[in-house]
Amino acid sequence: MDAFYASAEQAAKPSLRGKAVVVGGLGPRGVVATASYEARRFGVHSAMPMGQARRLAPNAAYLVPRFGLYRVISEQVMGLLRELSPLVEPLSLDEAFVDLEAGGVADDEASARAVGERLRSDIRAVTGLTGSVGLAASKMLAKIASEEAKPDGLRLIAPGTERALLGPMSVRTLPGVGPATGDHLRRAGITTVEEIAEAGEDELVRLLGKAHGGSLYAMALALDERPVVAERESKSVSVEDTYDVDIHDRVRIRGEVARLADRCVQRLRAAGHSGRTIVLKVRRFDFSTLTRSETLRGPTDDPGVVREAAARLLESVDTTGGVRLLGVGVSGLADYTQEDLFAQAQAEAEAVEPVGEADEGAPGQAGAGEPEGGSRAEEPAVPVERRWAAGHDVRHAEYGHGWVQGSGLGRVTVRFETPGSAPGRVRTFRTDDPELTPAEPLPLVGAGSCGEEVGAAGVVTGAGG
DNA sequence: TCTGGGGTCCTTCAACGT
DNA sequence: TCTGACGTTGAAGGACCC
Repeated sequence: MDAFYASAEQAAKPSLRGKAVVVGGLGPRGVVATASYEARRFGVHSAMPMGQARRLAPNAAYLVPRFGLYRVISEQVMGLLRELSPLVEPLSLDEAFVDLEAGGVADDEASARAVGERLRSDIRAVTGLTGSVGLAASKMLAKIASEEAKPDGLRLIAPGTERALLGPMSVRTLPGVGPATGDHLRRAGITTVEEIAEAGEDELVRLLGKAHGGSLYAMALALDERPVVAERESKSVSVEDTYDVDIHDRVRIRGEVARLADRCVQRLRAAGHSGRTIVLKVRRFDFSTLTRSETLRGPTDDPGVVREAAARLLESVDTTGGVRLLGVGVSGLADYTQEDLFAQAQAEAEAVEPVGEADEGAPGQAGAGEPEGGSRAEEPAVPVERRWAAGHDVRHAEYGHGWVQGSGLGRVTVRFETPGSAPGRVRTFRTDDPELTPAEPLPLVGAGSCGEEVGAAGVVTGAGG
């Protein structure tokens, strides 16, 4: 589902169909998560700083992501994929590999095509969005095929044609070749996939190391034996915040680290895990990033323990000059069980007092930080003053369902429309208008979304080999 | 003018045990 | 007791992906 977030927003908001839509962080340090195709025409693309996007496309609609909505759509699509095969490997909310052979639904070119086309129409019917399908004999090739299929298409790479297809492509086409590796290869005179194959494995390993060089060489020969793996175990859990303004105050930094540690533990517990290694991440004013980690005797999911470890790690970091980002993570994950929890609680109770004191910390977030309404939607965070995030759904007692077009200076502008309605009218209210309340997103379908340019896809299907 | 958040994997180096 | 070889683990950083 390419341009997934933007497409979902266009489907939800009739007035945005056919218009440039940019979804991402709206704070001063936000970046673009997804740009609609209309916005891409202005040169806006993902990972671009929001300020730059606004200069390129000043009239685009700028919206904050709504992961809750995207998750619902994603689940619908993944459900369709699981009807095809038990082997479905989600890569993200909007992309997955499917092993069609394991599902027994396709065994040759014609049947694979038929399955792909039916899938695309099912996605359209169920979600109202379009998806693209790439069909090939390996994950790498299926992914490349799906990129070529976008938007709203299907592409099959026939067995035997792979090398000829890949040869002239840029090395950047291959998975694992980003800006750094691309540069590295270019300096060695290698810019196409064919040139990787010609250089030979030894040369690649010399340039990039054993693992990277070896796998890249294989990919250049169109060899990719990686299986489609359903159910990947996660290996770490982390949270991080970038602050609108660098933080200098050491006390505030300690408070933020404690808060992040608590949030991280909440996630850890929600995932049913505990972990052994605590990692502190600090990005300084000059964008240099450093990490400090500490491995405990055994796994924990105790907020006090994680908070204290993170605080210890912070003591070894010089933050004069200011920090722009702080993060806390836990790796070395283990499943926790009820017994572990009890054992831990008991051990603590016996282990005397010391934990308590730190608890006082950080009720105040004294400064400028607090990016964009803590949007992450997990727990209803601390009750902040009423904030109307751009793009979020609202309900007005008199005018019904709508979404926030913008807010500021005590006013909030709302457009009243629903996925199935015609483009709606705009009205402005005071931000504390009691008639106005936040609302849940409405389902997109039932909304006969006709030819809007929605995102396409990356439903990538590998027919394992 | 800048550069998010949540992950994964790899490399290098140091410490430690056998 | 000292030394070297080797494997494992931990710490830190970098690249990459969506």
